[in-house]
Amino acid sequence: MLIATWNVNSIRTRLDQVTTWLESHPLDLLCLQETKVSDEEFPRKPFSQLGYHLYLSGQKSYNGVALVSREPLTEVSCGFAPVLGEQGGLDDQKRLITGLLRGVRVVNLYVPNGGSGSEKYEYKLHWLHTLGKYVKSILAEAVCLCGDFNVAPEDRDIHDPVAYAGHVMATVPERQALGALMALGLKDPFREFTPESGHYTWWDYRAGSFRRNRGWRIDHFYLSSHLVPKQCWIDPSVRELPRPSDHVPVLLEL
Amino acid sequence: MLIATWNVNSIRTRLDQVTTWLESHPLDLLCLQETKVSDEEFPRKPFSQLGYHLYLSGQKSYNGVALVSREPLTEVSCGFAPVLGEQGGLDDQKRLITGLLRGVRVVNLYVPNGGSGSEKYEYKLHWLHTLGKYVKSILAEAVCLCGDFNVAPEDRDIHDPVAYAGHVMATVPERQALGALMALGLKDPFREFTPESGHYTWWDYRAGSFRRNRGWRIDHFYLSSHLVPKQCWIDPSVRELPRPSDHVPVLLEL
DNA sequence: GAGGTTGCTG
DNA sequence: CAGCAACCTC
Repeated sequence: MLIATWNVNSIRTRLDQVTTWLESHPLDLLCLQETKVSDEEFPRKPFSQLGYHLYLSGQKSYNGVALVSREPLTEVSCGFAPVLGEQGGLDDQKRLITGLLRGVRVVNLYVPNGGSGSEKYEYKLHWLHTLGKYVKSILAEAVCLCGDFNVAPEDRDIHDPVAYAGHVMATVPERQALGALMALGLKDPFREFTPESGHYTWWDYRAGSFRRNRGWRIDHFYLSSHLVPKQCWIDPSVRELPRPSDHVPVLLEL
Repeated sequence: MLIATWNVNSIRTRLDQVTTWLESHPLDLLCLQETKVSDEEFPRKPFSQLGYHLYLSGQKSYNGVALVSREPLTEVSCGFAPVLGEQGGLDDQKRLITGLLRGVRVVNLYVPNGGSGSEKYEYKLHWLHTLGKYVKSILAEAVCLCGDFNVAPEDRDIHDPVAYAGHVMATVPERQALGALMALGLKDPFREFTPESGHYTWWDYRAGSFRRNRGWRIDHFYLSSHLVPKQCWIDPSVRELPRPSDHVPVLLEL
């Protein structure tokens, strides 16, 4: 089974790139983040024409997640509320969608960025702690968590860990929140195959970051112990296309 | 001598199209309208690299005219004031630039559109009447008036004159104002060679107007009797490029 | 730097 | 439908 996660930074702007990429990659499931579109405005046709089913949790301008699945998914839900109950407006931003595929509970996330302002940073930490409770509640099932976590878990996940020590996406509290998830028994399949640094999933649009490989690994898979990864890799090629997303896809074979 | 007029609807957005077109057309002078950029922000390099001199009268966001000349121009001036004196703020909008090329006084215009609101319509008529005084004052010289006049002089200059009878760009007062110019002794060289309808220079971006050739001929040359046109034609080909201007160039050989 | 928004002009 | 501006987010 082949699953990918990709923050596309607007599905409407990236539509041709995503469908072209999907045609050349035989995915069972594609998890999208930052679709930036309401469900009514989502471009459904190009995906249904490729034989995919769509499950959407979008809003206009910001955030938005989607599941693009070859087979129909079951038990699809959005946000924390279906598992944890109402969380004081935390689901107002569309950042979580989940569905069951062949017994695997796939949870597709867009973690708040948390930059520019302590309010947003606190919101991110609160969101990550709520995610911890959410995952704990579903761990009886086989869980595949994936998406844009906006956290580089370790120094080897940043091109220049010294310069960016303590920077948002690399602070101790963020890494601890992610560590608390791992402590529930989740593993990072990418690091089971690729221990060295230099592999990233996001490069700032500014200052020629991609050309100089000044990236961050902030898009991840996390698997519960029921699941055994066969392969996990990043596809940086799409970052070279004209008008790319700032993120590239990560693929997982189960 | 080969002269062209082209409303490019933003020189920054159309820069590659304009320079590419200029490379394949051996113009002596290119008259641009709706450059939509201040003189400081105008992309000068691409034109100087092609061996052209630039004379600019721009502003940010709206309007803006430019002369792009193979040879240096002399006696360049902007607006009505240098000829008529201050006209009560009529030169605040950058719509007129003129220069002398081999004894020909070329006047490059962007006439107000005049749509959506009687105030704007009145402004357009006032502007056209002021232009009449301006032309009258310079008619001792050989005059080549050109640009976006935002007026279809006759019914044969509209794809559907019945449906658009009395529409802005085809009202009697606008046509009379243009007629008053002609009465000073100016002639339309395009109509000396091409009497039939179906030749347009502008198509609305909306409703597939170009595909259906639902256009208007609103970009013109007008020549004083000193000047004899060898040829005058429209080049609609650039309207088929991706992200085209809504106007196409008109060319005049003298 | 590159997405998105609203509001304006054409 | 396609420019612009100003503003927001990442």
